[in-house]
This record gives sequence, C-alpha cells and structure tokens, in this order.
Amino acid sequence: MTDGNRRGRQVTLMDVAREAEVSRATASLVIRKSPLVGAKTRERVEAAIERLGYVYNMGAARMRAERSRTVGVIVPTLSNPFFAELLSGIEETIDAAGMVVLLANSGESVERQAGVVRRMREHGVDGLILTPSAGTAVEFLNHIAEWRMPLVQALRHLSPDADYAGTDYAAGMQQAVDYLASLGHRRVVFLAGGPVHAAYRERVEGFRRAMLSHGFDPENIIDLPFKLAEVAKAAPRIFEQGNPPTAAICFNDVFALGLSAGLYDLGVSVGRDFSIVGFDDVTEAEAIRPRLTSVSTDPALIGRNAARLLLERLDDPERPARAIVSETVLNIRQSCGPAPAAVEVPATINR
Amino acid sequence: MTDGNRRGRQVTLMDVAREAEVSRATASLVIRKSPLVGAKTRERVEAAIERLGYVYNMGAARMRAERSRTVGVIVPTLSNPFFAELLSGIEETIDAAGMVVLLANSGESVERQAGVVRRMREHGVDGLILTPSAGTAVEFLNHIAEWRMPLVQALRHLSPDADYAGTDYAAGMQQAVDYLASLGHRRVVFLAGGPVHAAYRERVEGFRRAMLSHGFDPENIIDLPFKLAEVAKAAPRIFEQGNPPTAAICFNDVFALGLSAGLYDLGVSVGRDFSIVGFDDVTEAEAIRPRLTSVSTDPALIGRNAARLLLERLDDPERPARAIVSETVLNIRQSCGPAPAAVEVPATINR
DNA sequence: AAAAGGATTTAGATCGATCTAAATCCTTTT
DNA sequence: AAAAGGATTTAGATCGATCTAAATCCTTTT
Repeated sequence: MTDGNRRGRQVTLMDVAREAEVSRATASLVIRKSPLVGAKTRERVEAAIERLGYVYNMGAARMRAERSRTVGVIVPTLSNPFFAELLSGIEETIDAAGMVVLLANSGESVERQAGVVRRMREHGVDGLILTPSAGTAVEFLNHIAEWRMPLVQALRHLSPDADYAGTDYAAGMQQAVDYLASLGHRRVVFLAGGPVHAAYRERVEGFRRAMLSHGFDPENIIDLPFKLAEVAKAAPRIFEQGNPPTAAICFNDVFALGLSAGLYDLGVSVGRDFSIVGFDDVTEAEAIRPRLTSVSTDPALIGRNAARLLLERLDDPERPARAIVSETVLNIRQSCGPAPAAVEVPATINR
Repeated sequence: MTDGNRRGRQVTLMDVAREAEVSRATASLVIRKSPLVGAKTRERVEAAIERLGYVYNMGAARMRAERSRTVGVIVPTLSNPFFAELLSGIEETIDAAGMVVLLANSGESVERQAGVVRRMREHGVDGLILTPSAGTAVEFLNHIAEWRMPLVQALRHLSPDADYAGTDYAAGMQQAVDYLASLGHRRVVFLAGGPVHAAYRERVEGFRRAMLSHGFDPENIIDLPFKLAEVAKAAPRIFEQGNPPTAAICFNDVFALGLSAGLYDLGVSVGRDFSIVGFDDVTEAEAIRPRLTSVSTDPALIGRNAARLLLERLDDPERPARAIVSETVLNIRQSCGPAPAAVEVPATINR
C-alpha cells in the first residue's frame, strides 16, 4: 500500500522530514520521543512515518549516538537445556528493555571465546553477558574492563571486579547433604564431571564443606565424563568400594538421569535401595520415575538477574561491581528414602 | 601496552592510516583483504593496526556497504531443548561464515513476532531465519518479501515462495506406523498437542495417511496440553475407549516422557504391555527406562540447513525458493514390543 | 507596542567507514 | 628516451542518523 516511492532506495529520515514539512532534526526528535516537539508537529511527523513506511536505521543512529541497544551473550554450550533456559531469561529481560541480543557459542573453548568477543566488539555491543569458558584467565576479563566494555559474568565467578549473576551452589550442596543426613545417610558420593570451571569448583567445595559439617567423609567424589550414556555405564563403579555409599548427589540432572538409568539396569531400586539427589532441577526431573529430588537453581532467573545487572551497569558505568547470588531450593520428590540398614551390593558387581 | 592514545576517543581507520602513512582508502582496502594493495603497504598497515589496537567498526562500515554480516533468528520457545539444538546448528554455520546471530524469542505470539521482526529490520540484519509462530498469516511472510528481506522458514512451512528447512514429518510418521504394524499392532493412538502450526498439521496428516495405508483407523488422535505433568496425568484417557489401543505415537519426546511416566504410575509396563514411539529423539530419549524408540529429526542439522539456505540466498537473491527437507531416522530401542493378544486394561480404569 | 523569555525548530557539522573516479607509480615495449 | 598500460594509491563524496549552537516563534509582562 505504501509502496511505490521506495523502489531501490530506502526511505530515510530526510524523506520523512520532507513529507511532514519539517527539518531532519525535528523528525529525529519525534522518533526519539523528545518532549521538545510540539504536539501538532509530532502528529504530522508520525503521519508521514506511517505513510512512507519509514524504518529506523539503528546502524546510522549508533554512529553518532553512544549506544547501540545491543547486548552480546556468550554461552559455552548452546545445546545444553540449562543454558537454553538461562538464555531465555536473558532474552526476556533484554527484549523488555527494547534491546536486542547478539548470540554466540564459545563451545567451552578459550580461543573461540576470544574470537566471538572480538566480533561482538566490532559490532559495537553496549555490553556483554558471558559465561566464561573453562580455563578462561582473569586477564581476559581485565582486558574487557580496559576496553570499558560493561560485563556481567553469568554462573561462573572469575573476577570480583566485574558484575556476577549466579546461584549459591555451596548452600545448595548443604541443603542436599542435610536432607540426606536427616534420612540417616552417612556415606554419600558426589558424582561430578564435565569441564572444570568456577561453578564446578564451587559445587565440589560446597560438597566437601557440607560433608565435613556432618562429620562425613568429604572425599568420596567420582569424576565422570559428561555424557548421559557414559554415566549410566559407570553406575557399577559406585559399589566397587569397601564400604559403598547409600546415596549420591549428582553434579546436575543429566548425571542424575544417567545414574538413574544405570541403576535400573543393575536392578537397584531408586528411592528404596539407593537415594539420588539431582542438581539444577530442569523440567525433565518431573518426568523420571521415581520423580527426581533435585536442588533447583532456576537458570531462567539467573538469566534475568544477569540481564538486570547489565542494564543497571549501562545506566551507571561507575558503580562498584555487584553480585546477585540467588537461593537454591531443594525440591523433594521420590528419589530418596531412609538409609537402608545394610547396603545390598548388586549381585552383578565384582568386589 | 597499546593504551595511552585511545583515552576517550576510539581508534579509527584514520588513525591507522596516519600511523601507516597511507590514505584512509588504502587502509580500508587492507582491512577488507582486497588484492589491490601491494604487499609492503599491506604489512605497514597491519603493523599499525596491531600497534594501535584498532577495532573495526561494523556499524560505520554497514552504512556504506550493503551488508551488515548479521542474521536475525526468531524461535517460538527458547526454553524448549528442541529449539536450543536448532539454534545451536544455526549459530555454528552462521559463525563459520563470519557472521553474527541476532536472537529473539517470539513466545509463539504473532504480535511479539511482528515486534521482533521490526526490531531486526531496524538493526539492519541481512536476512531472517524464522520459525513462524502458530497462527502466522502468509501475508506476514509476503510483507517480508516485499521489503526484499531474505527469509528462511525453519521447521514450519507456510509459504512456498520463501526458502524452507525442515524435516519430513510425514515420512517419519510412516516409519513409526510401519514399525508398529510389523510388530502386529493395529490400534495405534496419536498423542498430539501444543500450538497448531504447519509442523503440527504435517504430523497429524502424516499419521492419518500412514494409518490408512495399513487400513487402520486414522482418527484415533488425542489432543493434550503441552505440559509434561499434564500428559502424565492424562495417560488413563488412552484406555477409556471401547477397544483401547496397544501402542501410541507421541507428538514429540516430551509427550513420550510424560506418557511413559503416566503409564508407570498406572502400573503398565512399557515395551511389554504397551508400546511407545517418540518423535524428535532428543538426548533424553536415551535416558528413559526402558530406552525410548523415537523418530529422530536432528534439529541441529535442520538448523545448519536453514543457515546454509540463507547464506546461499544472500549470495544470489534472485534464485528461486528452495526447500531442504531432511530425512528422519527411526531409532529402535526398547519401548516397543509385539502387540499383546488381549489388551489388559489397568485395574484402576473405569470403563 | 516593545521587550523578555521560554518553547520549538533548524542549519550545518559530525560519527567512521566505503565508494567512485581519477591520479600516480612502475614495468615493459617501442 | 618516450609511450603504453597495468598495478597501486588517493581525494572527496557519501551512507543516514544525531549533536551543538543558534534562530525563530509565541506568549506574557511591562
């Protein structure tokens, strides 16, 4: 309907100004909702915009104005549902602020991470939300600070000088261990694995401290590859010790799913013979049978917090670094029971 | 190290040119890797770039050049692991082409979708990869075409005039029904649900046709809310008919997980008393016990295809619309068995 | 009726790159 | 040594917006 005049060339603010019989400057003020323009002029300009089908050119605007209304988000593994949730929280908040997310996947590689950060700088993002790849040096974050690029660390706390949004892994571990202890368990194993990053260390440390607080052995930690099928296959290893545990806390729900499947294959009944606590509480936790008891970390909330921190930072670049550490919640379902008097070692296990 | 001179102002191509004692135009040519520049000049300029810590300004470049090296990606539900996989395939390919993804979530709402598309236009994306929200009118896609905005439809095929990357849902349905038929099943129910979009209709139609091809009743379709817990609760409804089915095909693996959990609660043994085929084959399919037989649609591949189509389209805006429809694969695991001679209706069901 | 003073509007410079068309430099041929 | 002709390099205009500082308009006060 409003076609015809924009064959070839795009409609610019200049065209709008001409159509509304005002100057380019006034048209610009209308677009930016400045209170300086008179009501009638504003209407004339808005009508012209409508008539011509004018589309704002962010790229041009950003050249003069200082802000691009663009935020870079870098996650280590996009295909992990946990990060999908995080991302969804970030996107929601950034979108609500009228800004747009530039997305990149670092693939948990420090080199790729450096590459995508550079690319985002070239694209002139106003700030970055970054879950640092495992092995990221603090110097890298310092570089970003030198460039005066606003930065929020998500989930993994590397530098105290930059904002941080995460969750209290250590407290979550304490909740899990407390709960198992209240059911009479004293030998608890921690199934850990995946890349070693700040969040990983926080969970391991949290586990140790929580175990010590009950006078339990804090070193019963098994490291596994971060693959569902591998975890399932590794289930027998839990029982290969002199005095096998009666319960396991899992690094995340993926590990818990794998372990649950592996125990099923061994004929061990989860919730009766052996207790499992998961971590993160992704949607699937509801779906396993027996239903999985899990420490909820609410990644979407962490995402919203991260985005909020960045928006605050854009408003006030000088304010001191702030951390939002959200509380975890233990969702008790059916995968834990009282500690059995004697551990039944599955018949298939070779001692 | 290279600090000091860029306090306040950023380093521009002008500074680089001055430092290397060439013109701005030559410096620009070096950056764009033009073969026109002499080797020694190129080296001088590259050294200057290094020395000054120059960062390319995409925003400025895009104003004169026609391309922004930016692609808009719009998905309907970011928190769905299926779309996370899709996104990860898209990002991988776009990144490899030296471009960047602008991400938005339409929340399956037509209004939000219109909003984010506009915002992406304002940001000057070179093209769009869109999974149209349920209820999107073809006119909306026509609008996009009128703007000369390259567009790829992902997963949901709305308009034959725009490129499309998806998977052959109908063939997948045929595989599932063929397989169940080969096991002796003749009464098969389709558990469908969620928003009604092109992909939804393709699955339902595919189911009907596949059932008819075997002479089975094609109308045994139950619509359920797209929520894990709801699906689990709805499991009894399957057995409320005069002649209950012996197998179910599920709209996706989330439904299959829910159904599997619901059947567990009813005491029905999956794979023996009742057979289940899932759809999509997300990672979790491996984790359920018994292991879920599922039609694999490989969302990451679809994502890579969509990105590839868009890159081709950017190279040649005039080529006719193309569709890449990938094959599905039936992954046979443990959730299906031979059709039982007589259906055992769970005792808890009121007929 | 003129002056004052706030409210609106505008002209022209500018952001940092690329484009076009022309100038300059080199090597080879006559 | 001059001319030809390809290879390099450059000056100046330009993309589409915003910014600054000044001009114009309008209402109120004297």
